Amino acid sequence: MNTYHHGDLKNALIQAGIEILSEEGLKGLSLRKVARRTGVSHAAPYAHFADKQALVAAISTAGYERLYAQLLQVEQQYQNQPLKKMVEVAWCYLQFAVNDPAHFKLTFSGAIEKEQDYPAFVEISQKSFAFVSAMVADCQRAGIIRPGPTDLLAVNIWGTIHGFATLLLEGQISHTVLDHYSLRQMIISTLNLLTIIEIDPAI
Amino acid sequence: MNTYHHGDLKNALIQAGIEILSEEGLKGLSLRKVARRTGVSHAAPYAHFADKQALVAAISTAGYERLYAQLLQVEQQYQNQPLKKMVEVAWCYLQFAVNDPAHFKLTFSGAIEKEQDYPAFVEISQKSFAFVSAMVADCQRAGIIRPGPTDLLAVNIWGTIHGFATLLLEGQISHTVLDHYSLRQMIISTLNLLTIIEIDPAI
DNA sequence: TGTACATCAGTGAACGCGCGTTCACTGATGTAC
DNA sequence: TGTACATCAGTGAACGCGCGTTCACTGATGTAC
Repeated sequence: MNTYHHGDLKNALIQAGIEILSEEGLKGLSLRKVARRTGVSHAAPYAHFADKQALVAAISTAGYERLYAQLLQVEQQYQNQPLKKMVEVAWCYLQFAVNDPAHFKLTFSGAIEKEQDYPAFVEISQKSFAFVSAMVADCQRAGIIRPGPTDLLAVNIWGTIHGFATLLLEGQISHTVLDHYSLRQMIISTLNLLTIIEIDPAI
Repeated sequence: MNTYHHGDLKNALIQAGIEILSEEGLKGLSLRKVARRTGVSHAAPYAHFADKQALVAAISTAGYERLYAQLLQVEQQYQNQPLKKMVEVAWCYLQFAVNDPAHFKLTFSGAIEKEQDYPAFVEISQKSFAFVSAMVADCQRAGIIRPGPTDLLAVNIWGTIHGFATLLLEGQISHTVLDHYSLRQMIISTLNLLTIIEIDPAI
């Protein structure tokens, strides 16, 4: 085994970055550390990323893509059950936030400064929004969500779920609330605000 | 004029920190820069803050307090108009996010690692949650928001507004949506999801 | 009112550190012949 | 099948930088007498 020609250094670096993020947070993320963890010299990443910002963008994009893959799975699994689909989509989102807070924050908290420089990120973010829009349209058609401009409603609904997830991560939800309700109950309660019909808590 | 005995260095440092935050973001915030901007030696801050983290906590707390002061004003101004009150509270929150994104993010994005070390932060954050809870209770009493556990609903509603604000800051709201609706329209649309009655768009 | 003194906010030199980035290089690989 | 060679991923030394934090110090202030 030699150190030359790693094979898939680019992805290995992204993975290492995700790991560092989850162990030490954004502040602990550096190119040198990522290289060290991958077992490669500190200059090696420059063969694959123009600069630190590019690595960060790649990590963000990877986060989005991981979530999107799960959404597609949910989409397939609950094809004709729009309400169930919405609940599970929200649940996936929340799971991502809870299981890997630092990666979630990096992905959705605008660590990328010049979005337009990272077309892969823009693309996956647009695809995700389109997914949510389609989901909302489904729910409207099924009479689960009130009529109205779908794009605006999609923003509202995504925002609602996103807001709950970030408040949770930031420890802004009081213990009195956290102690009385499960995450699942809370996310369903949140979604309940948005639906015309009441969601079965045991869904 | 001499440089000794500044008078109110502590607050001046916090202000300088807020300014740096708004000009350069969290990455640009350092103790040395804060001192430089205040016209004081780089060791001076240590007379007022134990370490960098303590300054960051103070800046977060200041952000919360500024917002809370505005909420109290809204509270007073619209005492017997719970719906109007809710709209304006949401609007204040959004204004803070839009006018000073970096400060908003620092305040609400968990930059503080050990909350319990900063009781002033914990206190203002609990007071804010209590404020929102009271507001929700008002709306429930007035038949504007559906009945149910107030604390849980308060979390949902705060989350909803927070989510919209952060998605906006992070550039995750697509241009097709941004181009068609004003911020005011969007926040009202968001709140509309939560109310029993329809909100007058011109409120 | 004048003076000695304790207090403590602010100074400036110094420390060690990890970082991002550059650069001339090396050595493994696969391809053309 | 064997060999020359172009390619390019990865190396390691070096750069300059700003940072957080410590420390012995200084000088302005207000208070006790």
